[in-house]
Amino acid sequence: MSFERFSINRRGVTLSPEERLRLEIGVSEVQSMGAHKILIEAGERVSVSTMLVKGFMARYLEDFSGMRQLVAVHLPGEFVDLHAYPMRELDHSIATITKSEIAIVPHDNLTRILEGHEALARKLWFSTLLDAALHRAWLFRTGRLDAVGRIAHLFCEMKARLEAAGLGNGLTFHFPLTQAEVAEICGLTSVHINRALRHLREAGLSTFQDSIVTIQNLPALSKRGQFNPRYLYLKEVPNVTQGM
Amino acid sequence: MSFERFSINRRGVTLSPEERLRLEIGVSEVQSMGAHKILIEAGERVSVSTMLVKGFMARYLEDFSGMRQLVAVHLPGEFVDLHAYPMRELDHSIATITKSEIAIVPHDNLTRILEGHEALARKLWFSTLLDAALHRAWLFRTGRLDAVGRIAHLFCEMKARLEAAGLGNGLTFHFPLTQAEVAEICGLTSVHINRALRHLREAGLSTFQDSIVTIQNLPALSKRGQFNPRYLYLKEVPNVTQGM
DNA sequence: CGACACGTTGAGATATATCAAACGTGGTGG
DNA sequence: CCACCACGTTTGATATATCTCAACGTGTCG
Repeated sequence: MSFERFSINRRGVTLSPEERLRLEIGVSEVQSMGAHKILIEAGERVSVSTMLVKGFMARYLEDFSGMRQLVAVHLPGEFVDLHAYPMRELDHSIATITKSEIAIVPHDNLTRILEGHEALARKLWFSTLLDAALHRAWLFRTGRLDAVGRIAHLFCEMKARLEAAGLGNGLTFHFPLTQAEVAEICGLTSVHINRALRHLREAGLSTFQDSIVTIQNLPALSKRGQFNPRYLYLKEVPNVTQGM
Repeated sequence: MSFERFSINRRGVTLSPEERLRLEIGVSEVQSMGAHKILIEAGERVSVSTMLVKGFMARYLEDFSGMRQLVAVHLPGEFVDLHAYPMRELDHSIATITKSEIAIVPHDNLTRILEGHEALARKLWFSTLLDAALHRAWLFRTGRLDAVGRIAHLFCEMKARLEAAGLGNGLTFHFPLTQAEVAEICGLTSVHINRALRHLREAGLSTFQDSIVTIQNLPALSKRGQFNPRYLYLKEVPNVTQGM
């Protein structure tokens, strides 16, 4: 049940029903968490990993004054910190964004599950590498795009990922972050995010109101954010800026 | 010989001599490359991975106009694209910075080498996760630091990594990047990098001349770049801003 | 009703980009 | 040997993007 969504729905990498079952038996318990609760603090030693069943979670680094830079946002069906299994200790913190439900997978169970199952192990490896690919795209976003472009890029990514996770809803999707949290993703202030959002709205590209993103002009948004979905390793390519 | 440097010299993760030997036999050939040569273009399907033996290499994403955002810089002794093994296809490009020497490891060999050697496989997994941790630190750098801070952070990272790789030289190290390439790391223009370097120089924190970085005041530089070496997963903690 | 979290707007300060020019240096061909 | 070029660095002037601070609006919830 908790792993029904987890499938690494990606190019060349799909879990077989047996493999999903095998992971399923690694779950020790399912927990609920309120919104904005910290699950793991940077530097903590951990012996379990977390599958996100319901809700949104984020991973982040803090500067000396406690300001956060988000480095990942996770949707239902994603392993939030599978990398903690080989790493044992995390360089960043993890918190919920919304009320969430998580499935706990102790590392001892993982070791048992993966013994002699190289193919499954390699798929889990792949899934942590997807996170790294996301990090790279985020680096591109903050390094090479202006404020409007960063938001456009983020919205395109979220649309594509939600769709790939089977949570898609066409050109409208639930995105339960505050503007301040979007700012923590984009490396900008919330005030500036607000203005950039207005720009996107007035340009007719997309809106973001009441936790709902509406994409009005996907090709234009995709172009504005220089969005190339390659890094998502999707089976079918979603957006439109292909040949550019 | 080509793997004598490769050791994942990190907390909790060290290769045994047998494991290093095992990797060694996976090498099919060693090649030389000139400076500024492209090894792999984004989107390419690959069937080998690359160990950097000598020189500096970089991984990068390109925007629609061909401007680069570097997402990683690699030193001798590092696996540049081990992640290509599970991913098969890369979302970014790879190029040399300086003249380099690389050892080629075909993925078929890796599969053979790792069969039944879960511990070694897990160590290789770890080494790709280290790259992801680096990505996160770079996200923090471009997302939360100003120009001077980004350079300070970069210099601190390079000092620590070179030291960990046994290439350290106290407070001075060879850093064969142009200011334009530092700009491609930091998400800034080369002109602005130049001015920020002058700032660091005039503040007595560090200099960067003739491809040589000299750190004059490590605690201050570390603080200016809000550098916390945790993400490097070093055995001993190098820099000074610990308690901050 | 008041407190609070979030979104919005304005004015002014600051950081960074852009464009253009000049400078040094090492290499190269005449 | 010199003239010249390619490349990277440095500087100046100006434009633009983003931040900061402060105020106000709006809805929610106790």
